[in-house]
Amino acid sequence: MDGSNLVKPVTSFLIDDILSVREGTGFNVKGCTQRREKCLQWREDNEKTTVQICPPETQLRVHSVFTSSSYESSVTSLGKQKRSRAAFTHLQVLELEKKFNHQKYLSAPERAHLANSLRLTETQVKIWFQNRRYKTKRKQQASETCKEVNKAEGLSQSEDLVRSSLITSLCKAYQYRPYLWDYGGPWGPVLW
DNA sequence: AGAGTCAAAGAGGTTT
DNA sequence: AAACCTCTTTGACTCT
Repeated sequence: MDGSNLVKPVTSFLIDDILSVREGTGFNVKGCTQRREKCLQWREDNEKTTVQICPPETQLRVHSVFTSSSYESSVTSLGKQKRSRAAFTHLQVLELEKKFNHQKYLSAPERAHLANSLRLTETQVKIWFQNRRYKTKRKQQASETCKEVNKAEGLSQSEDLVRSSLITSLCKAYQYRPYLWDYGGPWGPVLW
């Protein structure tokens, strides 16, 4: 019984629809392909957020494009349901991260309040926190694994060759998940 | 084109 | 039984 079924703004997730709204609101993400530009945008948003989560002047841009209901799927030409994925705005992610920095878990009222202030559904907030917690956990596990690798490298050959190679291969398996190694970010110190 | 990212769904468990 | 959790998988999307 989360509140997601109470407020469900109907928003199209069709790419065409999304792009057409973006163009209309002057927020052309498609043109923002460079990470540098994204960072600038992020900083800009961050500054705007200091007083109010969603000032009226940003609501149009933020919410008309990305306000996502639990999710709406479009139907392909084959009549098959096509899953769509909401892309949260910088502002939304920023606020979610801020909240996560203070609390790893939200109570129902807190979740409802956050969802309402960010114009997201409670389900989206819940899922975001779930994913975020797991991401943090993986990061921590990876960092511990690295410590183990360093230790293992110091082991003598006769001691534990199997263990050492196991850990090494585990570490290699994570090489394509760069964020696992990004441990110096703002979320590092708040790990459990 | 292939790899990476991330929101969301699903499986299966725990708690109330 | 419902709500929530962790963990895994899926699928749309972006980047190189």
